[in-house]
Amino acid sequence: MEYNFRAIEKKWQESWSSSKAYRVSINSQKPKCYVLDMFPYPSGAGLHVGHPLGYISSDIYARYKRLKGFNVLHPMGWDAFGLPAEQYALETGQHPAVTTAVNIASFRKQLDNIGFCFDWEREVNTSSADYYKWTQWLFLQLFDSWFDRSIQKAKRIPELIAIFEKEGNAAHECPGDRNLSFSAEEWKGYNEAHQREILMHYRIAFLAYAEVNWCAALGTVLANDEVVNGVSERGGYPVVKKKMRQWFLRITEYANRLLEGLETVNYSEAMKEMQRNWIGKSQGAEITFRFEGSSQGLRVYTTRPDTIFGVDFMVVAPEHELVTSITTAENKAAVEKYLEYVQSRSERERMAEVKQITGCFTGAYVLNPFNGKRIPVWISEYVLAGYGTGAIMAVPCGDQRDFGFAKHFNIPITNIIGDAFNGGEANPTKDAVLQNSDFLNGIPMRQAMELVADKVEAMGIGKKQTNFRMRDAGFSRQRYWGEPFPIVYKNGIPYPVDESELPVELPHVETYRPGEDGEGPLANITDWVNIDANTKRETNTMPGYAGSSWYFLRYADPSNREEFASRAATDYWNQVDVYIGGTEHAVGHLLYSRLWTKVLFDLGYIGFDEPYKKLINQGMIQGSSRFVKRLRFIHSDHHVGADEIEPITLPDNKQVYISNSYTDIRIKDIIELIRAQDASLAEFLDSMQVNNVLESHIHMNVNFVDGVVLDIEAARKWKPDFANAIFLSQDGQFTCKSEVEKMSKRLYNTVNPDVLVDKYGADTFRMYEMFLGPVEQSKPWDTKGIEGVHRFLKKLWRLFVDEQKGLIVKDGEATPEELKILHKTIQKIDSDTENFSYNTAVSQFMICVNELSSLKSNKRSVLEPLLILLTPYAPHISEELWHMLGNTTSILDAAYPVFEEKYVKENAFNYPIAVNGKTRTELGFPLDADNAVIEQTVLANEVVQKWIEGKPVKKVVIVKGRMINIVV
RNA sequence: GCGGGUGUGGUGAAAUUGGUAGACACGCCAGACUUAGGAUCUGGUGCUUCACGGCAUGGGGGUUCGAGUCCCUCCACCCGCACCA
Repeated sequence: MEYNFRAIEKKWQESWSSSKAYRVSINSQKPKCYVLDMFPYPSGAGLHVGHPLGYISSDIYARYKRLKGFNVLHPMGWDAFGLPAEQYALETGQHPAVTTAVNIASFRKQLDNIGFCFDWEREVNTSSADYYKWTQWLFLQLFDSWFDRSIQKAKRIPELIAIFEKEGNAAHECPGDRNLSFSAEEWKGYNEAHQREILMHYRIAFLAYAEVNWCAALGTVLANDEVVNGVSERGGYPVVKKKMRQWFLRITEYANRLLEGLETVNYSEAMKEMQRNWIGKSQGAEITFRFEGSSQGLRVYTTRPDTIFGVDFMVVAPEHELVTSITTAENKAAVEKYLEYVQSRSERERMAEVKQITGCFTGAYVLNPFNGKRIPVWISEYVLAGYGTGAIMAVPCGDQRDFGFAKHFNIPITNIIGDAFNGGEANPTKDAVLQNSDFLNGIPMRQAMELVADKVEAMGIGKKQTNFRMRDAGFSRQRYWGEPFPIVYKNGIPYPVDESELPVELPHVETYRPGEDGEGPLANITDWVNIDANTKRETNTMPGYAGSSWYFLRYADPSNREEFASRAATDYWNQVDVYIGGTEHAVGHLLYSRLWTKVLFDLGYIGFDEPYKKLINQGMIQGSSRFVKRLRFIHSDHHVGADEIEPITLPDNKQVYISNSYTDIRIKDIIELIRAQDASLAEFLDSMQVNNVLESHIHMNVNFVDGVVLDIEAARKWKPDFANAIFLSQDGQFTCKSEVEKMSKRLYNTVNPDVLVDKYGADTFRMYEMFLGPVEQSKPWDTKGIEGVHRFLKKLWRLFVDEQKGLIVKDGEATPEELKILHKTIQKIDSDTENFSYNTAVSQFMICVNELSSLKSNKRSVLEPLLILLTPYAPHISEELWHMLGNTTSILDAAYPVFEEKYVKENAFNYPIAVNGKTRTELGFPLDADNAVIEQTVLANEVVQKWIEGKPVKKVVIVKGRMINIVV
């Protein structure tokens, strides 16, 4: 009986499915463990071998935890709303729901092939009405909340209204408009529209105007990555910024908590750092400088208030609201010209060209509040309108950009740090002692920061201010394939749809074309939009990250029709213990789902405020591309190296490819090789007096290449270019060049897991993906190596089953040698699995099977525990052999073997003996041997004597159970 | 520029966390069985040297009896962010 993986895997997959082996519930006495994968967007391209890497890792962990006695939640679902489906709909007219369903079915089939232990009864699909009903409901909770800064917590809007009615907004600065101030009386005097407008400035989900990329030619709004160099990626049409009313999430209010929360979770340092950078917290002060001869002031933001006496000029963003009003008559023309220039530059250009210094003087001056010095006000594109106050105080001796600007425009530089400034470049130190700084002279800069900030506050010309780089999250998309907003406008005022009317279903449309003026396609369905004469629906839809921000909660209670998930279920399953996915979602998805979790926690819906306890980022599997070398022939009267060489077109447009194994082959020999296959072509080349060739490397589909050897017939069938081509092989083989690239359909280097599962089985495939290297690390795919893992499983099989004799497992007591191998393996597999070190675990399985094979060991007492260890990695073969051994219950719930030290304990050790750190020989000693005895024996040893060469022995280092070193 | 990470055979990678560098595989070489081998099994395989030996973990320096591992410094590559005040 041989290892028939196809039959075995099919049998057990069906058995597990019909016995509902992976169903879990919250009625369990076992401790829980929640193992989650980032759910996929079901694209039309299907899975390639890179995708399952994370899924296999989590599957192994989930199965391992189950064997260790945990109640394991391991679900899977679909992040099914998204642009590609809509794009496809635009092109083909097929409804996104239809194509999405087809894609999901094929993803599901591919996943099932690999034998994952997902509880499919918990499958979620963000595009189904059952699911997005709750996405909409959660949005309404965000809409009905505001962030109370005093306690750093979300609260309900009615509580805010009660406060306004009692005391106005004096104690609660408006996050949307900080200049807004009103008393209780004033509040009560406002009409409803005005009141709701004010509340909008407080809501966590709120409406505001923001710029979008509007492409008039396509009649649609584009995402940032659809805009390349200021024009649309498709078609290359011009794209302009256009202000539109859009939904936002006030994530900036949570900036501090998102930052602090990072201390409580187990993410990689790189990941935390990326999030910290994104949030971009900085501490400083806002200081107002009065304009000369005016009561008006210029508010700047600085992180270095200590450098206030080093300010030599001001720089204001070109878009700053004061620019036109402060510009003096004589500078007006220049400023206008500069503004025109800035307008002409795309955002990309402004970011790309860091070197070039541009700017323009406005003619205005402000006065330094401390010494009355006149400071010129400039505008320059290096100051961004969106950050801080859109204006900075420039300190050229301490900031390199300011320094460059001052030099470029010949602005005199004030030195406030003495010798620490060398005049040649700025010195951003915080540790110098201040000079030239009035009342700050002699004070270290670090101290002065606080001092100036305090003074500024006392003088009433500014305040300490913490800023964040992070912006509020845009939550509107002018698209069809997303969640509709549960919002209606009555006379232009937004109101939430009543909960009883949820879900607001995505209506069927005939066309996916955008609506007028950049509105989404929903705007075209007038009878859906217009509820009555004064009531209109919101026509935007939610972005891709809406559904994915909370899906991990829905898995806890996926079919609940009353709530997004019961509190009992979320309390039981609680936080995700291990979350596995790619780095590409490092900031976006992770920050948004952390935000939603915090809001839901504040509002009392769930009992924890961080969604993911531990995060593992799987590395990318890179493609290993294959190339065939194409030859094109050049006429004798062309010069090689000329700019444009026109290669000769061969009869029938024939192409010639040459094996990569030929190096330095002469043109004459090439023609002879061709003559052997196609005499007339060779004659043609002769007649054309060909004297040189151009080489180019063409991507070949990796599936037609075994290692580097091309299957020529497969290539011929694949593309017409190859069908009648001449392939010049060497020694019967045509070899390809290989190179590591991104795995992508376009590069013909994707490998479909289905093909490998069919050829080697799911168990082999699973183990091989893990064997490639550490989960977190990126590595190139190499199909060839899979055979080593397959051989291992066959070898394991032969420990149990003989081809002729059938089952050969014997009862009887295991030898100490066998037990030692087993327990070493238990120890290593247990700890490696717990630590996601799967590649070394697979090695240990191989070592174990190699050793048992050479011992010809096939005792049940050794093999049975080994099968249990193997179950998370190769569940099918383990279950099959487990049943062949006579077990009647599933191995999925077997008891995990327990490591026992006594079996692996050695009482002697073969010590490497080094002389001056270089290993020269080995000597065995009992572990409890006396150091003096060891020393004596070692020194007497012949080899050691030879290396000591009679020199005096200075020291003998003996490390028990490790090594011995003699110092001479 | 800033932040994070990685550099070890022909290839993917191990290394008990300061103790025999290259486990386990792929590939390659030799052999056995075989009508055949892209099946299976056995042995070999870092570089160098006829050999004794010498040299090897990106380069250089240091600490130590002992360094892939710790410290300093330089270099290369990957990822993220970026006129952020």
